Amino acid sequence: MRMSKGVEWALHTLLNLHIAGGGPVGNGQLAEAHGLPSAYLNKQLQQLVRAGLLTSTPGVRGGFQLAKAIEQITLLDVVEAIEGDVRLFQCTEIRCCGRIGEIAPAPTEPCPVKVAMVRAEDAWRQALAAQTLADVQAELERRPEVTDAVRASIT
Amino acid sequence: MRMSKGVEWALHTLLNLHIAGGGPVGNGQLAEAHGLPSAYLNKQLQQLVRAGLLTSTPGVRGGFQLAKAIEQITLLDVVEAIEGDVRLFQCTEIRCCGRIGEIAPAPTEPCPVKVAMVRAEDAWRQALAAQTLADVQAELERRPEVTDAVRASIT
DNA sequence: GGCTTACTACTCGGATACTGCTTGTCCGAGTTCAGGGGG
DNA sequence: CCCCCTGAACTCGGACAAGCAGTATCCGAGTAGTAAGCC
Repeated sequence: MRMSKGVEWALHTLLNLHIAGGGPVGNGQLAEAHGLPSAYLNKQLQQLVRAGLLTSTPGVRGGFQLAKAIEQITLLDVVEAIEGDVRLFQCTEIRCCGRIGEIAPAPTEPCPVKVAMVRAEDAWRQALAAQTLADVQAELERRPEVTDAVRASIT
Repeated sequence: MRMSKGVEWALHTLLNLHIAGGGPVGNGQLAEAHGLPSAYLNKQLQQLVRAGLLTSTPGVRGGFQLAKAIEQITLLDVVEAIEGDVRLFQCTEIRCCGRIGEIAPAPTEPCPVKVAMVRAEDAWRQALAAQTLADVQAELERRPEVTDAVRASIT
């Protein structure tokens, strides 16, 4: 149970796109900025395009650029764009199978085990939705040499 | 990114062991109660034994029994017992790789991206740790026919 | 009849195959830019 | 000198393999109960 590393790549790349400015940046530049395999990063960025976080422009001067301001992009948006449906615990209703399922009547209420697990997951999702990329960016700007390095290696 | 179904099995099985009473219950009975593959369920229960949530007694009248009261078993205990280290987001420090890593000086502060993701995960873990099996059991007991079915199929 | 002993059946425990998802790679469709030729 | 056309290079986009964790299964080690044999 671990998150795809594409989430980490997407988060850093989105921030880099904001730091670099508004113009479109090619996939190769974004990959080399962090030493990532460009073809696989491209695959992740396409999912961000489908999710509406990025826009892509083909052609020789094309590339990816942010579709929204980073203030409007939450961590949950990025995680869901990469991971798809983020349901950690998937209830298979085993309470209705086997001998217990044969004896007990069909339940009408939701499974208490599921309810408890979903409750915890909602806390996680809310914590993700409460943080935007702008919040992370604010932390990054406390070290200007890092943002300068981003601009130098991308622009 | 989805949780192993062993977590669901473990949660229901732990509750069943509590409902059935104190005596040891064999792996086969626990599996048939929910129609699960017994050999694989056994593998999961062994992990609960290693985590100190269950005790196992070999022999012809042996089986598994709870090592603690359900009031002292949190959902986090069960998840960690099955899943091992539950770190969804694993920071690989890509900020230090590639061109940016070559230009920018080695960072001393923790990665802001990591900090934000870990903050959300801590909310999840706290929500898991705040709920015990006794809480789930309290919800289950609102339908006595279910607990009766458990006793009938296990004992 | 009571005790000892060997046997059997049943349990857990770890070692061994199989499946699906994550990761990684490749090639094709489309677009923009540049350069050359013609008017 | 300006416009058009052809070519090429670069971009995204989706289709195609490799590696690994989760899933499932099997067989062996160990123990308690049982039954037979002996005292």
